[in-house]
Amino acid sequence: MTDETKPTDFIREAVAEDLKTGRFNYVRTRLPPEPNGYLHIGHVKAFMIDYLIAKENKGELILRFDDTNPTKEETEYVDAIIEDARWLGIEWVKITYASDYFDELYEWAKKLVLMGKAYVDDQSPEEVSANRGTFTEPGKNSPYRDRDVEENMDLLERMKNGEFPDGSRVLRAKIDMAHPNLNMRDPVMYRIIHEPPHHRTGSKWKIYPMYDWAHGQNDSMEGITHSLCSLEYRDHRPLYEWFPEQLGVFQPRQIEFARLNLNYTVMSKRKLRRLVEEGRVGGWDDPRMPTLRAMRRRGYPPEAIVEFVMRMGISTTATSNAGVIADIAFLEAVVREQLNKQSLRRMAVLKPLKLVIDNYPDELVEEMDAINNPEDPDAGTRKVPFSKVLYIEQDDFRETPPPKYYRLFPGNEVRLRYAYLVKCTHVVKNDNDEIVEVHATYDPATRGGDAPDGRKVKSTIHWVSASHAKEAEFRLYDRLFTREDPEEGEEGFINCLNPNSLNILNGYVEPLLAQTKPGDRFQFERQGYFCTDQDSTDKKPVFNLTVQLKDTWSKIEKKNKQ
RNA sequence: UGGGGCAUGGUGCAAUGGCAGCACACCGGCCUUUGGAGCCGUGGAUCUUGGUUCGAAUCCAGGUGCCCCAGCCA
Repeated sequence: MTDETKPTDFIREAVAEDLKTGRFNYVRTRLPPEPNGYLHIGHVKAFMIDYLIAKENKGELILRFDDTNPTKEETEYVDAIIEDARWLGIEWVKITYASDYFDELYEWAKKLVLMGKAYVDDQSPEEVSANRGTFTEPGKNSPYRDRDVEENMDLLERMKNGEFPDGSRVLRAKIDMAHPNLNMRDPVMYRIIHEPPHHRTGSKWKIYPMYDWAHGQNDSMEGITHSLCSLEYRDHRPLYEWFPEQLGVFQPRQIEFARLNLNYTVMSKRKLRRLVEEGRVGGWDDPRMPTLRAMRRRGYPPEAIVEFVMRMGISTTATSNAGVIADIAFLEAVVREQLNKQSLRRMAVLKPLKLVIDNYPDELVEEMDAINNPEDPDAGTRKVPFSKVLYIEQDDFRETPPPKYYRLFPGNEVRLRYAYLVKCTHVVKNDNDEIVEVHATYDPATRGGDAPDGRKVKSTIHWVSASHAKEAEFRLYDRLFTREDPEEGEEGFINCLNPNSLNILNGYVEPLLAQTKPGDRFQFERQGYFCTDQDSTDKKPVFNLTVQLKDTWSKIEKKNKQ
C-alpha cells in the first residue's frame, strides 16, 4: 500500500497519536464476537478494523469470544465464526475466551468489594429496574447498598457457590444512583445463572459477569491497547474507564465507530433466524442471506468483501440505528471488479432456444478457439464444439425487434461468439404459435467471427452446441426484499419479501463445465458471474448467480417501455 | 423529557481556516468478437440562523433534524 492510497481515519490517527505520545508503546486489539450466531457482512467491518489496525502497527490481534452468558451461547457458533473469519483472511495471535478469565475476574470483584466499591443487592430484578430511575429522574439507593464488607464478601461467595436461586441477588458496583448516565447507576457486575451449563466451564460457575464488567477487565488483562467497538458503547465508556481506575490496573482505550449495514436486507439475528425457521430461505447459507457463509456459497470472493468494507471507510456518522447503510449496488460493483479480473469465461444458455444453421453440414463438428479471460492473457484459450444445431438465449432473438435491438431477428446478421456470422431466415412455430426453432444460414468465410469483406455486425451472441452441451441448473438471485429498509416495523420485513428473489432455470453449459466442482467461479459471457453450488451432481451441475454483468440493453428496453 | 452522539450531491467517504473532491448510482459519448471490460464527459452537496475572520464545510453561539441509552443482553 503506497502512502497515497493509505487509508486514514480518526481511529488510525488516534492510534498513531497514542504511539507518538507514549500512551502505549505497542498496539494490541481484540475481536470480541459473542458465539451466539453466524457472522454477517455487518461484522466484517469491525473484524477488518481490528485486524488491520493491529497489522499496520506491527501489533497483535486476539480473537476473544465473549462467552459471559451461557443461556445464549454455543460451541457450534465458535467453530463457525473461526471458519468465516479465516475465510476473510483474518489472522490472530491466539484465541481466548472471556470464560478463561472467570477466576481472575472474580478475584478482582472481591477486591472491589473489599474496597467498598461493590455490594451484593438482594432486590428483585423488578426492584432494581424500578429504582434505577428514568432519563429525567435520579435512581434510588438500594436498601442493601451500605452493607458492610464482611457481609458482602460472604454473600458473594455464597452466590458463587450456588446457594441462591437465579434472580435473587446480584453484585453491583457502587457508583452513583443519580448519575445522568444510566450506565453509572450502580451497574450489575454478576448475576446468578444455574442453568444451562456453560459451553466451556460447565457447571463450575453459578454466577456470570455482565458485559461491562467482563469485557473491559478482559481487555486490561490481555493488555489490549485499543478496544474498538460500535457507537452504542459510547455511553459505556465512562464505566469502561471507571473499573480499571478503581482497580489500579492497565487502562486500555476504547474508541467507537459506526456499524455497517446494507440496504435491501435485514441484519438482526432474530429476523434472520425467522427467515430460516419459517422456511423463507433455504438456511443460514442460502445465497440470498447476508451471512458470510451465504456469500461464500453465492460466490463472493472474500477479497471483494474486504475491499468493499474498506472502501466504505470508517466514521462516527450516526444517522440510523443500523449505523451506516451501504448501497448493495456498491458491494456488487466491487464484486464485479474483482471477478472481472479473475474469472474464466464460459458460455452458458440459461433460457434455451434452438437455432438451426440450415446450410451447415449435418455431421460436421468444428472445434472453435475461445479466449478464457480477455483480462488475463495467461489464462489461455479453450476449444468449444460447434455444429448445425445450437442453443441460443431466448432473449437474443425477437421476431419483431424493438428499437435499438441489435440481436437476432429475421433478416438480421449477428456473430456467434468465436464461431461464424449467421443471418436469420425464418422461424418455426408450434400449434400454440410459439417459436420452437429459429433458422439461419452461416457464412463459411467468417470462421472465427471476422468477415473477409470487412462487414460489421452490431451484435455478438453466445451459444452452445445442442448435441455437446451439458444440462445445468441455474439459480438466479435477486435482492431478498423489495424495500431499501425492510427493518422498519416489526412485521414489515416479512411483508416486503421479494417473491422473485430466487428464480431457477434449466439450460445448458458448454461441455468443459462437466468437470466443475463446488466453489468454482466463472463468468458466463454476457450474463454474469456464477459459482458452482454444492448441490451439483455429476449428471447436472448447479450454478449460483453471484452477480449480473452490467446490462445496458435492459436499461434501453426499460426506457422503450416508458 | 436527562445524558451521549451525528449532520457534506441519491448513497458512502474526503477536504484538519485557503479553488468543496473521490467512489458507487444516475445521464451522455467513444471504443468493443461479451450491449461485458475500458476510456472520456455532464448534472447534482456543506441542516439552519447569526457571529469571529481578508477568507468558514471546518472555529464560536443559538436553532432544527436524526441516532443511541431506563436488560440480572452483548
